Amino acid sequence: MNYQELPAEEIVADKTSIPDIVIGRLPVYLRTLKLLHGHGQEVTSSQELGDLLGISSAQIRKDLSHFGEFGKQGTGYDIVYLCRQLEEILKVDCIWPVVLVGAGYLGHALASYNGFEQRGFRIIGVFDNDPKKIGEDLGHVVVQPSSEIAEVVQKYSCQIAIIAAPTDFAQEVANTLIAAGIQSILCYAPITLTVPKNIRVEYIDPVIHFQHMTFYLEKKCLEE
Amino acid sequence: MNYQELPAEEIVADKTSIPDIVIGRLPVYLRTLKLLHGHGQEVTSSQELGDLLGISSAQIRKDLSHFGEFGKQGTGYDIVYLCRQLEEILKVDCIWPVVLVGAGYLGHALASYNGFEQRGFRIIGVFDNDPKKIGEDLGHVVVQPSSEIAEVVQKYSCQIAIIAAPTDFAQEVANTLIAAGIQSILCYAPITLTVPKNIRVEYIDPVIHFQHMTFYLEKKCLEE
DNA sequence: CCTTGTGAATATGTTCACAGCA
DNA sequence: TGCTGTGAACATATTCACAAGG
Repeated sequence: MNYQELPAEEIVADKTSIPDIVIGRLPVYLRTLKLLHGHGQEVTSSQELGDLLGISSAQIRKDLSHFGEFGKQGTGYDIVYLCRQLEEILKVDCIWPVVLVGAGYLGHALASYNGFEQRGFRIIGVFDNDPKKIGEDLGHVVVQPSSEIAEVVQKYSCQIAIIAAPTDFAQEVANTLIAAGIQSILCYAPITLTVPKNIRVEYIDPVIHFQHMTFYLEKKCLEE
Repeated sequence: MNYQELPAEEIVADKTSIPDIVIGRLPVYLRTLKLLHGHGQEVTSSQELGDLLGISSAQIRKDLSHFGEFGKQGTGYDIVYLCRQLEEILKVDCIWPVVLVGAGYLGHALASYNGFEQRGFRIIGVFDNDPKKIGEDLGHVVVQPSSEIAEVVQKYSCQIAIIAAPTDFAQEVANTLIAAGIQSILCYAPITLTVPKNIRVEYIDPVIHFQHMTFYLEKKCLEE
């Protein structure tokens, strides 16, 4: 079998040939490009972007080169055009439905945040098991019992979930979400979830960041 | 000059010789070990830990080998002992003071979270510029005006700050914090801060995670 | 047996440096 | 000239595979 015989899609770099770490940087590029656009700037360069992000210009050019040629030699990148391309690559040129499990303080903060929509996401359901929280109005959505997760996930073909439930319930919630059809989970509980290998989980735990920082700091603790 | 002449500290692997990515994994190991300890387990192996975390046992052993020999051949690791060692390495065998800037929904969620202390951190000051928020009682602390940041930071020799302020103010808040003596910042605003190179900044932005996830998902967006 | 700790081998990621083009 | 896109060189990270010890 030679390459000539393969269908075009097989020749072109496929998803798995692009390093995940590269994909992880694209949203940061996009966020920064939108900021520049908001300042009225129309063109940028890999050098300028790199300086803003504290990374090398070569890395930015190399990262983008996995997907195409988006710049102009001597000029740089048209910001609006590059934003569009990145949004298309990341598939965020539309609004993705997201469900949120946990209506505590954190759940409230997430449900009330109005910066999701302009970046491609909308929380379309909030769930909790505490009877006191069910029915509570969070502005755009009302807290529903967890028993309704599957119905909502299926109704909206929702693939993304946020877990903002207490640590002790996080694994159980994850199981429920996965059974309902969720493919990707953003977990705020400080625990590593056990999931099938086709499910992607990412984690947000501020303490992990703090404990990373303290390694490099001079130890100056509180007196007890 | 030969190694015999150097003081002991100079011979031992210094901070900069240990990859940052290794340091970043230690808090995850610590978190998981504490979980096992909470379940009453006394001993674990690199194999078990790796299975729980979805990484290879070799990586865990290699990571730990940068700091010493903590295990027993044939047996594995004593959980309590390894926790202690990791806490010492990360310097979280004590309580670090942290200041929080921004008393919106997110600031409230962070200030109310009671999982910090057992992992080495305490929020000792919350600041905001909104007169309506100043004086508000968040349980352990009262919201103060941002003008008092420097005083509190210096009083507690605080080196760590959280920015939970609106994006438009985040850079300004960072400048204030750094001027006050803060060394490390955890930034929840969706923006890359410009800081002197001796200041460490880490970021938490859920949308970055979502946009990373969507690359791998089948596009199924909401109808508008 | 079982499991650690570790050199060597492999794999992955980043930077260099420059041809090529506006 | 100024900047991109990219192979080649380099640097970093992970895994392998095994000696050694309980």
